[in-house]
Amino acid sequence: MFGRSPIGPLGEATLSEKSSRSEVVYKLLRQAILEQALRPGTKLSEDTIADHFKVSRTSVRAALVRLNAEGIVDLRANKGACVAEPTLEEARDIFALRRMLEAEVIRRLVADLDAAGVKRLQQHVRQEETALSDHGPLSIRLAGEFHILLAELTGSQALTRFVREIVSRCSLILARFARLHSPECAVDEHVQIIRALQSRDTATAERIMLEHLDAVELRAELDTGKEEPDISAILQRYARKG
Amino acid sequence: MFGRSPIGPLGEATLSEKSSRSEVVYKLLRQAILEQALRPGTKLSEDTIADHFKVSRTSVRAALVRLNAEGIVDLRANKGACVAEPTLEEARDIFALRRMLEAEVIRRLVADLDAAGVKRLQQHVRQEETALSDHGPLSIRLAGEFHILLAELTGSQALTRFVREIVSRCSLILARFARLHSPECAVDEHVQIIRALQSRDTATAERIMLEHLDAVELRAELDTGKEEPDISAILQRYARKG
DNA sequence: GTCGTCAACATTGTATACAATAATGTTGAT
DNA sequence: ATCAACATTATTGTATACAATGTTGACGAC
Repeated sequence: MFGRSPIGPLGEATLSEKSSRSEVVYKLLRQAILEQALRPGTKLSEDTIADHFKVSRTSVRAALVRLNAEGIVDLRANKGACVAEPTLEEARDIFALRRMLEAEVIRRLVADLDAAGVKRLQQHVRQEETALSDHGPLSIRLAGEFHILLAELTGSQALTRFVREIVSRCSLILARFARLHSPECAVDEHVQIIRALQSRDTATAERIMLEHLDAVELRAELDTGKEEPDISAILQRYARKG
Repeated sequence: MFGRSPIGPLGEATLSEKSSRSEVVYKLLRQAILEQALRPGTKLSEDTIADHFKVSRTSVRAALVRLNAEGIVDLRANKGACVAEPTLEEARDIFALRRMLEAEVIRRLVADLDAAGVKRLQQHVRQEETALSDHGPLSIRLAGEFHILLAELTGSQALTRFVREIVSRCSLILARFARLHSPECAVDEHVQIIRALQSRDTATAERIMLEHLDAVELRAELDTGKEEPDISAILQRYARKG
């Protein structure tokens, strides 16, 4: 049916260069999750996704396997996939590790960052400011990508990889626990970070980054009561009572 | 053909509990790579693997996608998979990050580690000593798993995940660059680490771990000349000259 | 002899078909 | 009416078939 046009019905995402179908599905699902369009716990039925994107389940499955490896999709045998639901315990664990990783990023950048890097950061922040007026999902994604850009500027692929993964998982945590769907990071805090980096003052830069991350974590931590009803957990509570 | 017995021809790996075929292929491939039976650069043809394990290419592909996500398999579009070949630059990058992660592990363990944890570590080292006499691939794997066990004992899933990944990639690096195929870590250094942890002296414990990692890295670093001939890299060097 | 072209082959990417498992609904006995 | 056992349905896991791309080697032009 689609033999003639390798990447036909997927449309938009195929403009820049040809990617495989599974690649496109992967990117779109990932974006949807990180922009909180698909919330934690949402069932990801292979058929539904395949129909929606007009591809075969094969491609969808490949995408789900990748997302599972990144920790943003849960995959239970014979029971399908769903958007991961980090627990509060996992959340604290992940935030602790994130502080360590991003502190390292800052330390490296204070030593290394050049003018070109600063320019890229400032450019990114300008994008964030523009997107902010939309109150759309874009600003959520850009906020996370600021931190990834910082990691990239260290020149360490490995560090970037880990920061990317942990930022993704933090997005999930916020999606699950935070009250507001607004961007996770205040843009002006990003501006402060850039200034601190330019000052070459490691202690200050690190402190500002950690305060920034605390602020992000606080938004989740404050709000644990709001966690959406989980049938089995609730029933188990009642079972213990009766 | 295999309709009757869900996990028939794979045999050995299915004893403990039923896993999906792709899961089994994933585990076996991963083990083969980490035990250096499949060396960096080895082509991983889907057909070959499928035939060898008596499963369909579908299951093999799923396994390869996972391994690729972990960074131990390279996957180039339309050109198949091969065991990743970390460059020397990547190697240094990865070792730097590993030092940071494992230093964190040590700091946490000095604070937290209990008697049960010590016992598990000692038990593991005993396994390592036993395996050492075989001079087989097992000792290589166990050496890496000591570091993973350390991470697990911190109780941090996220940290464990990252340590597991980075230890895997270090195994690949050693497989590519180190002269000897013997275990990457000296067992007595592991014993020293345990002792240092018991002493609750953060500075000493951290120093010993870092020295240990330096020793591991040195084994790779010393030996960069031995890198097997890579046509394109060589030609590129000559292209710059001419 | 070297380079370019094209056809035959091999391998990967995707779709579809089938098998196996879990979820759901129905029936009948108590 | 309740519950268990069975039949039915839906969904995932795997295999196979086909399409698309990459590779190899033969042939001919220069």
